[in-house]
Amino acid sequence: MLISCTHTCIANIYKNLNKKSDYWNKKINFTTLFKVFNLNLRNIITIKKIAELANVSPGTVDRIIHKRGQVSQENIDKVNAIIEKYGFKRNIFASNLASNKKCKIAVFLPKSEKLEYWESQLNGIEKAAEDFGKFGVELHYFLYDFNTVSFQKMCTKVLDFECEGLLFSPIFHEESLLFLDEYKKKDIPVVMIDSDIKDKIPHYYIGQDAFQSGYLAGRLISFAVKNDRNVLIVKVAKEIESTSVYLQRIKGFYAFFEEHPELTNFTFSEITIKDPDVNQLTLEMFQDISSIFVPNSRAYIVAQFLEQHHIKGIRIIGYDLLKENITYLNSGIIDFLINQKPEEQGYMGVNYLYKKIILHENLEETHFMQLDIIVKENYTLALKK
Amino acid sequence: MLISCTHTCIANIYKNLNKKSDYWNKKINFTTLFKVFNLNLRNIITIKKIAELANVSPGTVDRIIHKRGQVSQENIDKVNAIIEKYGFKRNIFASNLASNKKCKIAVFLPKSEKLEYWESQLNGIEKAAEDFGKFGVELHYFLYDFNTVSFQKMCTKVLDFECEGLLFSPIFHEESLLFLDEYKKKDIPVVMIDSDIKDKIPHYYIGQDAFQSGYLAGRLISFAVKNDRNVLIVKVAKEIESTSVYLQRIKGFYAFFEEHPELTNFTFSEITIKDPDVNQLTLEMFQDISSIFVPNSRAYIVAQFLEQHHIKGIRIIGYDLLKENITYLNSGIIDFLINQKPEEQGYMGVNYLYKKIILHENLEETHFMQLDIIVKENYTLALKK
DNA sequence: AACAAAAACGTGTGCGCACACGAAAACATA
DNA sequence: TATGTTTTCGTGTGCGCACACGTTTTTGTT
Repeated sequence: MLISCTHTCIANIYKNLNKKSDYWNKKINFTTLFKVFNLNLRNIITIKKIAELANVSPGTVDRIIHKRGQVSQENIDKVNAIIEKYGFKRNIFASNLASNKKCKIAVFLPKSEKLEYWESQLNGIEKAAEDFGKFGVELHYFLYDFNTVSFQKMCTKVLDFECEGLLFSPIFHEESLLFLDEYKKKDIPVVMIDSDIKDKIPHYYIGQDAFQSGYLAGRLISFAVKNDRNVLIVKVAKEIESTSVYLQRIKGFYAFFEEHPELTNFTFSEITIKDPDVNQLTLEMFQDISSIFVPNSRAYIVAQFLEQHHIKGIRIIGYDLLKENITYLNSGIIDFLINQKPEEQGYMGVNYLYKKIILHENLEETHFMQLDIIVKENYTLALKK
Repeated sequence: MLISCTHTCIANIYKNLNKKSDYWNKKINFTTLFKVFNLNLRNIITIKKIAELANVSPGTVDRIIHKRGQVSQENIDKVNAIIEKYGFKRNIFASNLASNKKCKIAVFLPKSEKLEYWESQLNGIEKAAEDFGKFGVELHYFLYDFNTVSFQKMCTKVLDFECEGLLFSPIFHEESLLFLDEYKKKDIPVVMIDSDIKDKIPHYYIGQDAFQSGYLAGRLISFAVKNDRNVLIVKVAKEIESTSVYLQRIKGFYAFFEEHPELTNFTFSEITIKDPDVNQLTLEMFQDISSIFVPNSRAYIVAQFLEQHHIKGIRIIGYDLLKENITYLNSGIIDFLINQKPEEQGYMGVNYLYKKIILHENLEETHFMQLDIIVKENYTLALKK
């Protein structure tokens, strides 16, 4: 058995000896001794020790661990075997102290002004910056106006910026493809949040399962509805981001009812309005309607209309905890909101990069956020998180 | 302005100089220079630097920072002023490397066998142990059988054990009071999860808001119910843990309907069964009942009964994602489950202690878990977390 | 065989802090 | 004044690792 012990360990042993002298009088082996004093054996093997065991210098071990080359295959195998055998894990405190590596992260997202959803994302990101700042994480923001021109301008800036990781959301699909093609060359960790582009570049994804969230909305409608079962889907189509996420939600919504034929008598109708403006709505749209599904964050517009015209008893299900949505949730006009947990998405995005860059952890490639059902009675606690 | 720069910083500057030589040619001040090269100024002041500025030795600064005494008041004030002015934050990598401090945590909880809820808690704890092990966090388990005798026996073991933090759940109220009285003397951070005992000992609490969760259940019942509005509350009273959490939930449940007089025609009845056994139930209990609230994790018993007797159309709302509950959720017999997020509670408990002990962070004293509404369509994603 | 070039390897230094130890200064007592 | 005691302070060492630099060994070429 390999014995290695820091001076602190020894100090501990002596400190404890007074109290546990009976252990000391018995002849015991080292394993037992360590257990008695709660000294752990893992993690205690160091690079220096490995070097000794392999009959090489610490520098060689270092080169192998960091795959810097300039080592003979023979030594590589020998050292790796020892690392494997003793389960060497580098001491992250020492590692980061020595390397003194800053972890610069480029945050490439839309500006949050006027966009509550992205404001939440950035709140989470800012929170993470605070939490991980002490580990050397530094955020550098590249925020663009919500249009393709501004996005493209910012692309070059991001490409020029040297950093260790990228936090990105491929909102503009075509433009993002071009950007990623270029960014690929950098070969640094990339995390996508909110929406995803697969197979273009190795990356991590953190966001929702859009289809499943629509499917869930179907379930909630089936709860909320009483006897009349005319469901209206209100599409507010202007939003650029709507495309894929939006369609997936609607798909999921219909899928629910297709897969539950026992829920009979449901009828569906759709209306589309171009602007997120209450004046686009008319009374006749809501004739005989018992419940409404709004597959993006604009449920408040429908709620506003219903309130203005004193229409009651229609259930509304929407997305996202915008202030206006919350207002109508509180007044009982909106019944359910499905939360995408944007703060958590942002936080986790930074957290992922921190874990990858600083801690060298292996991570799941995709992290779907939990589908969060929000009603009036649990939204404050939902926000606090 | 204070200029302090590690050799790595200088290396960076030189590296960047080639690319940004135009900046160099302009006469600029240091602040701008640092911004250009993305060097941050915070965190750059070290103990050595402070010592220089205060005309004392690093050892003196160290004594002041750690409040070890043996320093004149004059120097204390001088150094503190400098620390304040330059916003010194200790480098946690260096700090932990040097102190080599282990963070031993006593986990004092009921055994998880046969208790799915506590199994989840321990899963979260185990996950945290993995995540924070590399930071020196070490868990030592003190798990007792779910009875007061076993609990009390374990108390002395926990009291004897030397560690840096305690994770605890005051399930047995009276016995816990005695235990805490003793433990107080240790003066180390304590985190309580699941349930809380206030004002006995300084500590952190992580758990649910029981009253609010009952209140939420009221809202969900109001959704789930159609025209018939006879609500049955099924109390399965055997469980010891039931006491306060359990009563709070029922209180919250009734409070919801009291505060919503517009929800008319609701009638309530209660039954109590002693054992969590389906045979305790009879058909007549469910006469004219349209929905059922089970204020603990035993909703599956009611579901089982209804299934056995082919009773359909009764809504059930319960707590906790036990396997049996999930089964009935999937088959559509249970409609809603409120999740206490036990994994997350356990994880956060360890996380809190880590943050306190290793990172010296200031933490919120109470963390209420989000009230998590689970239906068939979002439970898998809820578990994944 | 002589030499250059490339590959393989070892040594040493410092990251910023915690803490032990001993030295110096201040104070107290005879 | 001499000596002991307490308070205050400075120096030095090492935590484990990353990385620069220089040295040795191997390979290739004439």
